[in-house]
Amino acid sequence: MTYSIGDVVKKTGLSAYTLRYYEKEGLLPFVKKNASGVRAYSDEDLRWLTMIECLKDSGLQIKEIRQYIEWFNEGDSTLAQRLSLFENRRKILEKEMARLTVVMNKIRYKELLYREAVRVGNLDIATNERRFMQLKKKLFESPDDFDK
Amino acid sequence: MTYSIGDVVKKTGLSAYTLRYYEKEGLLPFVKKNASGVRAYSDEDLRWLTMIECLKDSGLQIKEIRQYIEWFNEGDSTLAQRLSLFENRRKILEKEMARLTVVMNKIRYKELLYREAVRVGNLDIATNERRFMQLKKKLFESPDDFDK
DNA sequence: TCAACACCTAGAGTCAACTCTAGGTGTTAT
DNA sequence: ATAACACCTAGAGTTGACTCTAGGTGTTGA
Repeated sequence: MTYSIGDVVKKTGLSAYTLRYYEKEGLLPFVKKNASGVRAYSDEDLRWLTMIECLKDSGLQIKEIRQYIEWFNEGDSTLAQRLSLFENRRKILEKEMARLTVVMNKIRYKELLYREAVRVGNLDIATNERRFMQLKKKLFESPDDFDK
Repeated sequence: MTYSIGDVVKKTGLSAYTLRYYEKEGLLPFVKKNASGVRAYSDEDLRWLTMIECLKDSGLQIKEIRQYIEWFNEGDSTLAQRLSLFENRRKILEKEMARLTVVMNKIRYKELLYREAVRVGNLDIATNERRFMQLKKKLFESPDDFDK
């Protein structure tokens, strides 16, 4: 079973431009072409696209994904490199989630503050309400940095 | 108390290029310049930079940050727009954290799998071990999509 | 047979967010 | 008074990841 580029566009949601671009960048080294140069994607190629999507979602750049694919093709001699890629990624994702948690707190504070400001029709009044001053103190080391 | 651009570079970690770029893009509409054109940043400007950093961290583009600053300068008539910006951001951050949680699962699975593969010296053996097949089934709807 | 259609390549264009260059001004230490 | 230094502007260049254009090929239904 093989698929035309149009089929793969429908299956993946990627554009045909993007699929050709990925190939040019070495992300799909196995895609076959028929006698007249038309691509015929295999199920294996589709699985690679799923993996590429995951690696992209985890924040890898295209050249890093290409590196991973090259390692994969070199076989078991590159297991250690691939393990260390996933370890690093996991650590980076942990940091990213911690970062987002901090940002989320700040944005939630702003949302609450502005909800109150809309209610009373004035930002300064809301900002100076005791409960918002306490909330700010609780959430931030240096609360004055957060009044813009 | 005012600060030269060099002082602000040290305080914020942003480059002087970036600070001038932000100003050109309308993110720092209040920075004063002395008679010979040299920037003198105020504490107020530094607080804006803190806010800009937060908005950038939350994923806003520079033109969206400029919009926010413009709304701020228009005063209480734009409270509703600003509230809705923060609401949207909070929702986007929630989605982003959910997305990262899913990605994290996949990457952690890969890390475990490769740790085992390194231990036994062969990827296929690790992949076919009962405990990894079960783990894969538990983690993913379509486990075969995840063998690359 | 001929128009519509899906596909092809090479290479140019776009966008965001910087980052740097060239050429100049103003201030300060020796 | 001159060299070093920090600063200035306008505008060009960079990077990553696409996205599109121009010009062409191959297949298929009326």
